[in-house]
Amino acid sequence: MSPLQREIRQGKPFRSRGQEVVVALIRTADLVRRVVGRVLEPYDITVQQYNVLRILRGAGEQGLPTLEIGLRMVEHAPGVTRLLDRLETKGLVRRQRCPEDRRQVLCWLTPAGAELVEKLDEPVDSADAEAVAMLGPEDQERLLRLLDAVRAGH
Amino acid sequence: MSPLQREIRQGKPFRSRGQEVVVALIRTADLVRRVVGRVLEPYDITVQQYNVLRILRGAGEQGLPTLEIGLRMVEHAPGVTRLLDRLETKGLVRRQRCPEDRRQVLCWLTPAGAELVEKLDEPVDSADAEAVAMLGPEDQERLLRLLDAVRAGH
DNA sequence: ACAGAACACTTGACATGTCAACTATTGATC
DNA sequence: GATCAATAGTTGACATGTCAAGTGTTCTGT
Repeated sequence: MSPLQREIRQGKPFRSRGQEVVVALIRTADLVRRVVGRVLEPYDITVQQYNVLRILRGAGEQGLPTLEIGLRMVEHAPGVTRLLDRLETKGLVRRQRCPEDRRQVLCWLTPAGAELVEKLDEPVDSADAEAVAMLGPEDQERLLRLLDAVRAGH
Repeated sequence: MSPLQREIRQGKPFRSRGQEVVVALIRTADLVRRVVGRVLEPYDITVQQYNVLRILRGAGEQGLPTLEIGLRMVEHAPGVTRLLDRLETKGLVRRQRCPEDRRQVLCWLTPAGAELVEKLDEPVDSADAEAVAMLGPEDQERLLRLLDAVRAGH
């Protein structure tokens, strides 16, 4: 019996290898997401919120329009709008309608947001490293290549 | 530049290999989840609801208590209760307080639920297979083992 | 047998993900 | 240069995920 089969207490074997891979992928990602999420808890931000902060740091001075943030997160516009609403309320993000194209809304980190994301670099790095530490460097490399291949096929 | 780095339009390289693996894992799982979810859309149930139906089919006649369903899904109790609420409303699941231990609530598929989950076997299998079809059988095996190892390390 | 801990949920509050519909701008065309 | 399509976002409705607190039930120890 496969480890995964035991995990989900299923008597029947998986109907196909593909099915088992898909279930393993989703369960593993959920697990890792929770591990990283726990690091952010004390700072009162969620994984998605941290993601936005990190993306905005990458954008720097010129800021980023709302939808561009969504693109980098594979997330739809409605979610991004509300994510930004909360970050703005917390004083971590600043928004302003773009003068050149008034349809767009540009977003930046506030100084507080920049400070927070800097402070989180080290703990998040550690959590990420720990989350996959049971794999050696070569296995991490292998896993990464396999995952890249799956995404490339879509 | 790594494929992932290009995907998320980040100029900076990842701060660590672990970070890149974690991001790849989460993004790949989200993608696969959406691919499978699209198959279920026409039947008006979500991936999580389908999951519950599949678990209940595995349980058969004797049914399953609510929390046991949650265990098999890695999900907390509150979510399971409400998931079951909706499935019951749709007439796919039946619930009844267990006479032996009145704290528990046992759950079964209704005939309609059983029929639906049977009908979904084939399309879901195909979607799962397609989702990882770009990997050959040996690579699927390799990916599966690496994911199992990550989960085992927690 | 009775008090208190442990258990199995349930409910409420809030963050997020998804879709559809709507608003405001901008661009494209005749 | 007025009209219509395309863009960029926002808003509403609903499914789900998380935590904390509340409700019955059962178990444990004395």
